[in-house]
Amino acid sequence: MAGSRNALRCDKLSVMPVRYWLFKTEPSTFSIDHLARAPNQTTFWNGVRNYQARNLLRDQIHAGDGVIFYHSSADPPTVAGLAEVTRDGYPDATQFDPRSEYHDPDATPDQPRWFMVDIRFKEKFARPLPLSELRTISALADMVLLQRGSRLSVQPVTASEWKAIVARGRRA
DNA sequence: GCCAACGTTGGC
DNA sequence: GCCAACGTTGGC
Repeated sequence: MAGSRNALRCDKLSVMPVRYWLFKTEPSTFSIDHLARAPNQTTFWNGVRNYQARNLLRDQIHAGDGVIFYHSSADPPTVAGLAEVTRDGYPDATQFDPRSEYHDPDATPDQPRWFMVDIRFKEKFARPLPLSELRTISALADMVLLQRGSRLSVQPVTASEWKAIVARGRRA
């Protein structure tokens, strides 16, 4: 394949570079162990109700991309492991369900407002990486997660940030 | 439980 | 379009 080895052919004319993302989840609701035990170790990532994150899910995040699986509101908050996107963005069905906590009365199947992707479990880190340790890694100084007041639940991650986190997480 | 930071809502 | 009020996030 032409281009970098970190690339997927996505159609006849273009090669889509693999990109990296960080997905936040509260482990008491859905942890990396839940993902590892899910059918096909795969789940849809529903319930994101923030426009910036929605735009990423709908437009930017593609099958083959890498996902850093982050446990927020945990004690301590950690990067728990890695996953991979297995399906491009598609409408989050819960927006149409009046009984769902994620229901959006203004969304219609013709005009969906909220999107989700599918992800599959890749690995659980030998040692979960605490947020406090991430803050000590100079390669991560500009990481979105570490910026003041950063709340985005789906965030872009650079290739160098990905590399630094994977290297540290695999180290016992 | 506290609270800073952020996103959304709605009156004007 | 402004912006105050409110609700939520998420680390500590």
